[in-house]
Amino acid sequence: MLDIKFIRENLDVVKMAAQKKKIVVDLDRLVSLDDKRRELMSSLEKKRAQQNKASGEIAQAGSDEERQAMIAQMSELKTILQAEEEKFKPLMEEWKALMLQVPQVPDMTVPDGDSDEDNQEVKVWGEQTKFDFEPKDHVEIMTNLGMADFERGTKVHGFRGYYLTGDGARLCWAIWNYANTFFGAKDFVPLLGPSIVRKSNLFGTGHLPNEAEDVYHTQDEDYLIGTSEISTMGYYSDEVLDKAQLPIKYLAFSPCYRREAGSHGKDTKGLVRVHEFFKVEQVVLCEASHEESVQHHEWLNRNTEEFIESLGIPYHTVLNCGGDLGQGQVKKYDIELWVPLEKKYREISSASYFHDFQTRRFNTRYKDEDGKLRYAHSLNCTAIPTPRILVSLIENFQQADGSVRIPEVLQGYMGGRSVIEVMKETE
RNA sequence: GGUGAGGUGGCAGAGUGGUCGAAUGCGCUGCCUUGGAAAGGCAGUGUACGUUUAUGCGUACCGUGGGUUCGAAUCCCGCCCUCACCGCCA
Repeated sequence: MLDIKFIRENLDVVKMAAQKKKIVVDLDRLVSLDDKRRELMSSLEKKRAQQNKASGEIAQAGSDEERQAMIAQMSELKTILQAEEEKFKPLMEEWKALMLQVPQVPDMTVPDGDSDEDNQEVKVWGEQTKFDFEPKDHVEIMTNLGMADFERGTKVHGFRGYYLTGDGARLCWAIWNYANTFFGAKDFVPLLGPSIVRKSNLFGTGHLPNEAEDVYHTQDEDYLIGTSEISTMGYYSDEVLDKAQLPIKYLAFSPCYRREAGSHGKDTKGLVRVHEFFKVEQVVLCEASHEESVQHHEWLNRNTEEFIESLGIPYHTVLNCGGDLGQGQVKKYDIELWVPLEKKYREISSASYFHDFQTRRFNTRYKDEDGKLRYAHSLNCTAIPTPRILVSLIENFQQADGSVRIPEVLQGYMGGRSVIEVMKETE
């Protein structure tokens, strides 16, 4: 959500923003609606003022006749008022719907482009893994090692269903525990929140109204979160914080549900794209300053880079182009890990900042030194998604004999083992 | 799921049709008092939008959305939530 005043005063900027993000929204229509809104509102307010004034006079009227005369007069005004209110209602509905479509203005440094193909590589880390044997993909490796069961996953869940079994499950626990330690050392407060939430929270983060297709909801019209960003951002909705509390840094963990409605043909195999997964997420609320946002944004992204580096997986970082930005995002980095079998980098993390786009919708404010209320700034960045991370981890660390090397930092969480190999499971 | 009670300003808590944006107490801010503090005294203390800027003025907001009325915190209806007890349950 942008401030309507800002939109009016910077119409060209907002139009360019929409263009850059490939978002279609009729901003001229919005402004002309807003003209009408202002006009009608002022007219309504004048009439209400008149009504309020008369209301006091009626109460103190001397005689009954006087009173009746005034009531008759006000009755007329009421009819006019009601007619105007009837006009006002649909106008406001359209106005609000349009306001929800207006995109946040992207940062100057965001490159032009239509899709993720136009994202700009800003960093490369590690060597693209070379094998002196014929490498396998993660589906085959995991199945061979008893780490995953996709057939039964499909049997029980359906399309994109999976089980993690034995060492596959252990490896997930190891990653979660390691992430908890790693990010825990960076001054985050751990947060476990609801993954079933009210609809309003998805409007708050900007997932609604434009991504409705990709969201699950229940028969009670509650919604399943696609990221813990949603419930974490909802935490302080309609609240006023003390400036001294900022910045607030949460390390949230939750299951995530995505319908993947627009991607039926894509990534149909394995753990790349699933309906249900788990994610550790970094979320920050800071004061309303562009510089603070930028600083935290770089920091968040760097945290995840460091985490990936500690695992030893080759990656690159891209700066997302305009067309690959979400409606509310000012700027975004994606971290993509090397997937040897596909010979390309695959997204694993996304770091974005929003300025006050989300906090306006959530009505999350803080009191400044001068006593003024301001909307906080919000940011978020993936810490680690499971099981998607396993795709790269397993394919990069596979060995000629079909076993998988366990990154050193995870070994302590895997009973001190350094390799996953075929072994008899007792369960 | 059932029954009952209730949702008012930072908090507590009055207010059942007009002079109520809302008593009172607490808290908070400023001033007086003091060597300094406490106590005491005085004054002030919500948010958003519009208008005007030296102040100011107008509108809206008493969980939420409708309705009745010249006029609603107050009456009527729907919804949400909280609390208590019962039932069920990881």
